[in-house]
Amino acid sequence: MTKETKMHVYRTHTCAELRAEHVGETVRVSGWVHRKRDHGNLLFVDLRDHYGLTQIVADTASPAFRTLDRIRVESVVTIEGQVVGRSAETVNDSLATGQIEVRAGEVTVQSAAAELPMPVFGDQEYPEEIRLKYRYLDLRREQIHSNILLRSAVIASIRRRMIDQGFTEFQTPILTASSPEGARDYLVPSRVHPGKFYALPQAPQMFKQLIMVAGFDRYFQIAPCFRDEDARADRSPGEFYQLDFEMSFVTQDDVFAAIEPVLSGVFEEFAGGRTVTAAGEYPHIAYKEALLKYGTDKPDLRNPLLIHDVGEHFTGSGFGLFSKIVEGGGVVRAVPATNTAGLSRKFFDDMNEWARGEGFAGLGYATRKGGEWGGPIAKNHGPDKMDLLADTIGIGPDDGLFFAAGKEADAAKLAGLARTRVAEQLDLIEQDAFRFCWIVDFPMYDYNEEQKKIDFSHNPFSMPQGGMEALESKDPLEILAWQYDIVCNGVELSSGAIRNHRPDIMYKAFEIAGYARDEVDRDFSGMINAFKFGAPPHGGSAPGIDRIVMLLANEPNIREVILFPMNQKAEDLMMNAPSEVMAKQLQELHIRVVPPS
RNA sequence: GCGGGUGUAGCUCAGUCGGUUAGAGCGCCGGCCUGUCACGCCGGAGGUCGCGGGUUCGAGUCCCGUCACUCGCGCCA
Repeated sequence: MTKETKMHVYRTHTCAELRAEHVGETVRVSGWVHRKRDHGNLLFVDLRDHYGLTQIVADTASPAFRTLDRIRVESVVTIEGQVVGRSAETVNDSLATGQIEVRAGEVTVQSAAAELPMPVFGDQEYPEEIRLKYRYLDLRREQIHSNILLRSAVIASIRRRMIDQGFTEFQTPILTASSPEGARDYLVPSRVHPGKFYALPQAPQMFKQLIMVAGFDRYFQIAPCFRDEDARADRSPGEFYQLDFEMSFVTQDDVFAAIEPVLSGVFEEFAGGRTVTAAGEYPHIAYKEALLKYGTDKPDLRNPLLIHDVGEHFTGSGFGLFSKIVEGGGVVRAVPATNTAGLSRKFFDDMNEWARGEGFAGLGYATRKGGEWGGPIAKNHGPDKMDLLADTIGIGPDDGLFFAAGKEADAAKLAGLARTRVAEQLDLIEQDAFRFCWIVDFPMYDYNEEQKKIDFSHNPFSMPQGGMEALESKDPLEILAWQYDIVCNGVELSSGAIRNHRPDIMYKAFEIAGYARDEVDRDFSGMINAFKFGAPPHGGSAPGIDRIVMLLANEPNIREVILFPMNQKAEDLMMNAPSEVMAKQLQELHIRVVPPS
């Protein structure tokens, strides 16, 4: 029996498989025409499939020559031919299959490509609108193809690690009830219940807590979540995925101890040599401290600069602007500008200009060279007091300072942005590292200025620190929650909490935020009822999968790690969603469209 | 909803102070080429300078409006 009769109709080898040891074999390979190099009477084709590239060569003696000569790139072909070794001068070391090439015999065109709306070969950028419309072409490109594979590998690794930690994966409903809290829901009309709607879950929050009530102890899910909110570079509109998990009979530290090995493990596995914070070594930073030292609750710990509160230095100072702000209840925050003695005044002025562009009143500064102060703030405040300030916060004789002054929230925010910008400009951000931390001790409540009332600051289902006693005795704005965020390199990966599993504490917590008992019973009946029949203390979190992959792939935009993302306006340009539907469908759903006026 | 940036060939971009027929690279079409691997060489097609209005003898360029894309704010318990 000849080899040909047994040969697979499409391929005997992938485009990444052939090596010098295959020389002399007759093979069949299939794939896309990646690139053609046409020498007139000699033609090279790079044939590409999921696995790699193989060079095909054909001359006028080959029956494949005319076909390959005419066909456009990205056409799909099957080529039968002989593996031949390349001469020493023509070996391509940058190709896994570069030792050989396939001398084309027969060629079969499986699918001829039309002229492309965009190139697959090369790394030229092209408009997102076209990339999304022709996503299947875009996904053939090397970078995004490997991003998607990375995503898949990351998810597989997460699953394995979670299961190894004793977690069990469950699926929760996609059609569920609308919740009055949180983001806007995606609604799905009910055919059998006119005027009633399902909602897609913003997160499986209540379900996972009910899974704990049901006694399953450790749950996780690679969970699709749906929120009808506007997009950001790191926030896909519509839908995203979370590693949703929940654990029973745990404290906050138990949750940290369970998830840190998973996160650090996954990051170490895919970091490609980049440094990763080790499990067990994640710094815990209190929310208040984060706002002071980093000017944000999402600090990037790769940035070595720390913000200092220096308001007290300016009470009764010669610098009237700052002393007035401090005496009026505001704050002054200082951002060191390390080793800037050699920089021109322009560097400082540009920063001030930038701050104004961001909508702030301005960013003050003091320059310092060999201990000598410069700039208007230093002049008014006086060198002795400036020296004292510098000694207190511990900066060197060639370190300048930026000042953000005003109401605490504004000054903290500006100082935080300035901290990032100064570090970027001075190239101080640690490269090739993933620095994790926990932000802990979030306030349970904050004051809603618009509605002039006390509101939940984050998750209403978090257990207040101190429990019922704290709710009954403390100023609500002083109460902390068992609530925590995981932050990596300034990216918020997730928030989580030890949940409030006690109906009495929950009623009280809602009462402080202005919700009556019957409102709680109505809006959260599923959960509050369940808690009346024996609920274990429990807690969890839900790191964002898309953002984890973004960090690992070093991509600034979330659409680079999603197979078929929607655009910023929540449209699927490839499938034309959302779209109008037939009148009959609307009738069945008892829906009438009222056009916007 | 609001603010910044961008908008010139299929794609990436250049286009000076407002001045003749708006250019380059890639891609496409045609021709030449037997060792390329971003192959090379020659030729060609391809433009409502996002759209509308204005200023001007004259607008890709200046002004106003508008649209699209994008980044951010609001929003995202």
